[in-house]
Amino acid sequence: MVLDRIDRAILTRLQEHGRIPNSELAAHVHLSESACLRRVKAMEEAGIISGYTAILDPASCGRPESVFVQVTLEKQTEPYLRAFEEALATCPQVMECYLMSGDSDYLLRVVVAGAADYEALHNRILTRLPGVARVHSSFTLRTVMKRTALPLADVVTVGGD
Amino acid sequence: MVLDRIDRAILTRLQEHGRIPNSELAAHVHLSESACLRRVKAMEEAGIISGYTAILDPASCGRPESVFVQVTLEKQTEPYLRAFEEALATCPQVMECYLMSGDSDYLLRVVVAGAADYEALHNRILTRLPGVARVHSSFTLRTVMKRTALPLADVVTVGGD
DNA sequence: AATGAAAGGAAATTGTC
DNA sequence: GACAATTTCCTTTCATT
Repeated sequence: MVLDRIDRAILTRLQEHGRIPNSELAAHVHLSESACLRRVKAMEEAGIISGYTAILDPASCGRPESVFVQVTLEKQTEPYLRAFEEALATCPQVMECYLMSGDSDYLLRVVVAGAADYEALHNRILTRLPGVARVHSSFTLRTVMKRTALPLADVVTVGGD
Repeated sequence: MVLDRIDRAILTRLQEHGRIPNSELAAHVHLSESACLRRVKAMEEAGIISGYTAILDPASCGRPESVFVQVTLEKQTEPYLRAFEEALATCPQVMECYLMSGDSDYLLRVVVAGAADYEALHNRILTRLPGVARVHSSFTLRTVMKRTALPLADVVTVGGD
């Protein structure tokens, strides 16, 4: 699927205001409502737009602190990785998890209420996940910036088409 | 502001489906449309809901790779921190930035098209940001998990009230 | 203080050109 | 891609608890 300038304008607007009415979005990109809606639907079906979400304030939700956790597994074989990843999925405090090159196997960002809350998570959950050999924590002092909008400036072609 | 069970149900639903019509949302939490809309508006005004966004597929947007970047500044004084943070805000590839305790000053997640794209970002932008002494990159091999929904299970009271 | 019902206008969605 | 018609939804008002 190829994205033109109007598609990018639609995506940009939906990234900054996900609940904008289609009528407003259409006016913003100088298109009729039906044409605009068709483009949005097409990008949803192509998986370019994978969903919509409300952005909540972490502090208001009782989890103002982010902690980065580096996890090393006992072994890096497929079954070990899979067991760890499946267990991790059930832990709602884990917001992101990446398989890393270099020193440790995984990098996680977890959200917690504070140091005591993190200690509990560390002792009761993280260190007991299957195959975990070592857990190293890095505390954030402040969230300087957190963006939800991916840059779209130079996107032209996407997906399998 | 105090959140009851219905508020949490509304937030949970809006986190998993940010563009749900108010009529559907109201039915889902067993409330009239007007009562439901009032609650949503109240949580928006209280800053509990800080916005709505479309979630785009990074690969479809031409930036499938995430790189974590640890940045050390020459000095950790206020003017140095502020200058760095302000310059960083103009760089759309930077999706997250945290001030960290421990070894390095900042941890960033940047999205790039691939290794060559990262090299360009590293050489032309990151190392030239004001006050930067050292830049250390950690490449992700795979995004195992990325959640947008904060856990709400035990939230009771929030905000300044 | 918060809810629900009703009514009007606005928006989404479908079909046709 | 636009236009028009139908269905659905949003939003306000007001009575109710």
